[in-house]
Amino acid sequence: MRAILTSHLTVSQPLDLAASLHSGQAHRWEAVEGWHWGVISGNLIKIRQAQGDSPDHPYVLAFSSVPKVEPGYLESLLWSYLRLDDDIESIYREITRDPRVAVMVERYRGLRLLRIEPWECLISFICSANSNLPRIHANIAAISEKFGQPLALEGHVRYTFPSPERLAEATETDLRVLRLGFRAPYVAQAAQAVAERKLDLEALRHTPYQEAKARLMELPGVGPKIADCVLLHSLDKLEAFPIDVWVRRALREWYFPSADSDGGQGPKPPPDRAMLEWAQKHFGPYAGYAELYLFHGRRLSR
DNA sequence: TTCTGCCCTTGGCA
DNA sequence: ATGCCAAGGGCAG
Repeated sequence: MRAILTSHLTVSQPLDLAASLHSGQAHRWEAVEGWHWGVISGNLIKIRQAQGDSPDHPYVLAFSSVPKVEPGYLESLLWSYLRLDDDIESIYREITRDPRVAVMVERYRGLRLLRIEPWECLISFICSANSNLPRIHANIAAISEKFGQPLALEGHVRYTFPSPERLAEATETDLRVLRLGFRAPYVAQAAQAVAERKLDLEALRHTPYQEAKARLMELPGVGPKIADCVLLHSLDKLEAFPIDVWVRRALREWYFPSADSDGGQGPKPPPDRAMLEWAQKHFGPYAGYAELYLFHGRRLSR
């Protein structure tokens, strides 16, 4: 068997690989003995972060993968996936004008948004409705094992995420068997819409935020929160601001404290739609990055 | 038009 | 044990 060579990628900006991969954005990463194993765009990847050899290159990413690809392909894939093309210091300057976010950025510096494949991202977040991270991970693993293709590296076997066409063959019953529950018909219908080209996810990358969000919300099972997740984590809409239970709590407690802190006597907390508009204005064009830090900080502190 | 309450699957936890 | 809750959304009223 031909040995798989380990490649290296130097990084000259804040990066916490482990935190970013396991922050709940992606559902395919597994930490084993210091390495992170996952599948991106049909590539089984083993990766870890190490110290670099100079102040200009503080970090090095070491990785290997299957199948064999052209030289440089994995480097660009990882660069894009980890959003190393973002000017993170500039983004930090913008969002840390808010003191709460500044605390979180100081505490979790290097936590990055990921740029996930839109198709996989859409299905993952449809599966996230009223669920929890371990269960979502299990659902995505089950979908991949059932409908994807196996890849093997150093004895580790993982499965690619299936294409829309392949998943469109699945019936609601097929998916319920995988314990998707009431989300099963939503996943099946999303797969059909994408497979039949009724929805062009990649085109939404170049569509304005509001219009792209409206297009996503035409899918059953996709409301404002899940649409914002897909836009933020896969379609480069950094102004998207998904409001989930954790972020809702953070917003209500930190930014709208009079609401629901007095036994219901005071003014009711603003509805999500109003808080979303407020957040996008307050945090600015990188509101989604602020949301990532608020979510992360809130989730870890409880 | 917008808001509210309830339901939907599953499973972990107290 | 029995209820609550978990990266929500659909639906009726």
